[in-house]
Amino acid sequence: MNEAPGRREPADATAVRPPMRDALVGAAFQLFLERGYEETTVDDIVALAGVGRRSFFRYFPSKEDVVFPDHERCLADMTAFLEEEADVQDPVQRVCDAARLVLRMYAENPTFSVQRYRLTKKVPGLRAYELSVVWRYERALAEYLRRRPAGARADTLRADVVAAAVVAAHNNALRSWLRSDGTKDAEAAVDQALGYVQSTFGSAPAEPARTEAEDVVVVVSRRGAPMWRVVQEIESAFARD
Amino acid sequence: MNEAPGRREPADATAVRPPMRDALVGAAFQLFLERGYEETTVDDIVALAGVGRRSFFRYFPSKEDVVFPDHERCLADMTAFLEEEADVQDPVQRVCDAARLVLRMYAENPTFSVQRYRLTKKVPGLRAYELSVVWRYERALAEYLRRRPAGARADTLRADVVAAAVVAAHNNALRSWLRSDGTKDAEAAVDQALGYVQSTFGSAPAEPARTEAEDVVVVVSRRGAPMWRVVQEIESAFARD
DNA sequence: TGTGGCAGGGAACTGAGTTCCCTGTTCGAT
DNA sequence: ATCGAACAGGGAACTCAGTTCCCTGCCACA
Repeated sequence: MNEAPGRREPADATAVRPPMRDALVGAAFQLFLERGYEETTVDDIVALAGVGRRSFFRYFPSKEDVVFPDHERCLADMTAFLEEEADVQDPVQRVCDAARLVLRMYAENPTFSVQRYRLTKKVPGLRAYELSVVWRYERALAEYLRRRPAGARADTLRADVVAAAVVAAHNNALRSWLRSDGTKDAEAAVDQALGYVQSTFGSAPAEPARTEAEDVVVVVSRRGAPMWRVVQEIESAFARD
Repeated sequence: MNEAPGRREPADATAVRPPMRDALVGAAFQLFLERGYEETTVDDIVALAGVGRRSFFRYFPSKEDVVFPDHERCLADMTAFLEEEADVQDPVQRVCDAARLVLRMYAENPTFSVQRYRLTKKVPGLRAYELSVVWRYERALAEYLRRRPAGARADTLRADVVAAAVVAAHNNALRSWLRSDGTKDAEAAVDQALGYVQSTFGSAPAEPARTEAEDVVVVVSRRGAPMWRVVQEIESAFARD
């Protein structure tokens, strides 16, 4: 099956990235698209890529992993982003920016992302895999928020809810962009979606209305809102500067 | 392994439920707990239950399903609850009540739920399965909210975010209850968690507001702030629901 | 007295993932 | 230069989940 045994790639420009990994991803997607995910076996993939079956599982712990080849790196980027020491005035803002990293990864490769989206929509196993990836993103955001108490209370509840809201908003925008086959503006969609979350949970206004009036604070409480919540809003509003 | 071949259960009080299914769940959990999930094969389970391997997959489409034997029924209950025609004044309230159905299922069988929690915490495959179940609950809630525009805007974004927030709050309370080995009050924990979500997104008060605060409006403005800016803040605050 | 479902059982197969071991290459220490 | 460790890759064989096909015995109903 090897068309030339003992071959070595002649030091291409992109030689730093393992070429075999990319070859496997390419072969896999070619077969997935023309034949379907479940109708393609790992043996088919390695045969097309011209490598051994064992090598596939060296690069990808499971068949599903070949569909999401860059999520692991993106997750590492996100945790690094959340751990770097920056003076953060609004943790919710920070978490929204972390979510934008994920969108950026998708937007880097629109056609690939759209193809993958079509696959994950059809195959339940891939959907489950994607859910577990999203869950890890959400956990990273929630852990960050637990370390940095946002409004006043530092409980885990608010952290979990905000993280879930950020992820849901991000995914809403992402899916809408994917459904448009990558034609719409992804950044704008996710900005609008995350703006909604920030206006709900953030301590700074989403659209800051950078007019000169920064010292206006308005708190409107819904009928019967508990008093601690009103106080919290006032405190966090004053804390904005 | 058959203690009496060809036996037929003598019409117990609980005979309506297929007895073989319960026997499989019992055998499975016995082995999972004493030996671990991944160290237990389906053949081990059917050998202990004294049935054929084929019968296992008749009742459970996969090995993972035996760990969550009642989620399918609970999901059906939830969709039925969301479809029944009741005059709903606050859809967020309704969705929170739907989430309480799930907690009730867990609370019906505390020891079983705690055992399962320990399993899912350890085994990544089970965690992934649970995520896909939770995702289906979340989708059911979001679809309901999309059909019933809550505040003013009927877009999908708010529906997705609220559904995610409800699920996150529910899971936060549920996990805290499970970590307490089922000793704490599950209902109280989930009430408090969902109350937070309702106070954020709902149109009706979460805790009926024993304070006298009806329509609390606090305006803090520095002397000389332009009036249009104050009005703008009030309008955007009102637009939040 | 068939006879047609139907619950259950069992053998055999596919395919994912793992284990064990082999081969060749590279690179560093002596 | 030579040896050897480390390592990338290959391949056979194994385990186990899940499926397919077909068999058996039982009950209901005509």
